[in-house]
Amino acid sequence: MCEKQRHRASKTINMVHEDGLSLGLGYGGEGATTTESKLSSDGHHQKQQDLQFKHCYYEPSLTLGRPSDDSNSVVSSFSNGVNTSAPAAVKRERDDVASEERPAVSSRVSDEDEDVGTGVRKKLRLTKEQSAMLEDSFKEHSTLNPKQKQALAKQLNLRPRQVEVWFQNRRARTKLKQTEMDCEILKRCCENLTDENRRLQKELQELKKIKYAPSSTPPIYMQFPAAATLSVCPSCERMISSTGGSGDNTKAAAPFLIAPKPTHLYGSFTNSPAAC
DNA sequence: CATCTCAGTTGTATTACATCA
DNA sequence: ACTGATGTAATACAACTGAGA
Repeated sequence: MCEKQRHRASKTINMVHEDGLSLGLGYGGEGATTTESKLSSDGHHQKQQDLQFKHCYYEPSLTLGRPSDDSNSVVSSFSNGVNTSAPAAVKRERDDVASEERPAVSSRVSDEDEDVGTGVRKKLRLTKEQSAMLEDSFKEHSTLNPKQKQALAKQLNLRPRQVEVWFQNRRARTKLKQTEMDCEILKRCCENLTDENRRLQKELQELKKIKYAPSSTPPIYMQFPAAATLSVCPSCERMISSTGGSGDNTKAAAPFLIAPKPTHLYGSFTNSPAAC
């Protein structure tokens, strides 16, 4: 959103790389979520394990402590044990199951019991590199076919589901941004139209004054240079020429006709402007 | 029926800011 | 007045859910 927040986000991502040995230990480090987020806990942990066995759940290698220098080797994935109904979980991992050979599930670390009993789901942050590559890919195509998804997931060392979710959220953000822009444009447009309307109303009042002014008060016409040759059409209230004789009221009233009435809005009127 | 996308929601991490000792 | 700890609101975002195509 704002620059400040963007800064915050980037700072957050940086922490993933810079936190070093402390990564993933305890609360507070983004690294914890990045390197250890897959360490779900408590009852959910068991649930997750069941899931993994059931679907040969893919768990790329993971070690506790200092992450590899290669940020892409830091697996930004975790298993969400909360709010995970079985059908959803099955669906969620469908693409993984369908197309990937999974290594044995054995990479859980020793302190996986860290939040046993808390039921908290850990927050994942993609690494800067992963985000950048996803962004690049999104620029090329905002949706992915299964093959692309698989390839990207493999490349980024993420689960296909994560790639899928990232694209979903990314599309949503894009749409939201576009909507905000559209809204802003419409808002400005509305303001302009309101101003214009106000101005035209004022002008109309002035013209009505002219029309209904007694003929014995010629000075009022002097306020409008072309007024002496103009009159107001009673049906459409447009200015028409009384002397030019051309019949082209638009041209004749040009000095006063700032914004021609949209004919489509008046189409149902018996006295259309064209009738003048 | 399986799969995908989307809109809406949830939960966590992070930051800025205010308050207090 | 300055400083560090603490609480809180706001925000970003990954992940989930359910509906509809």
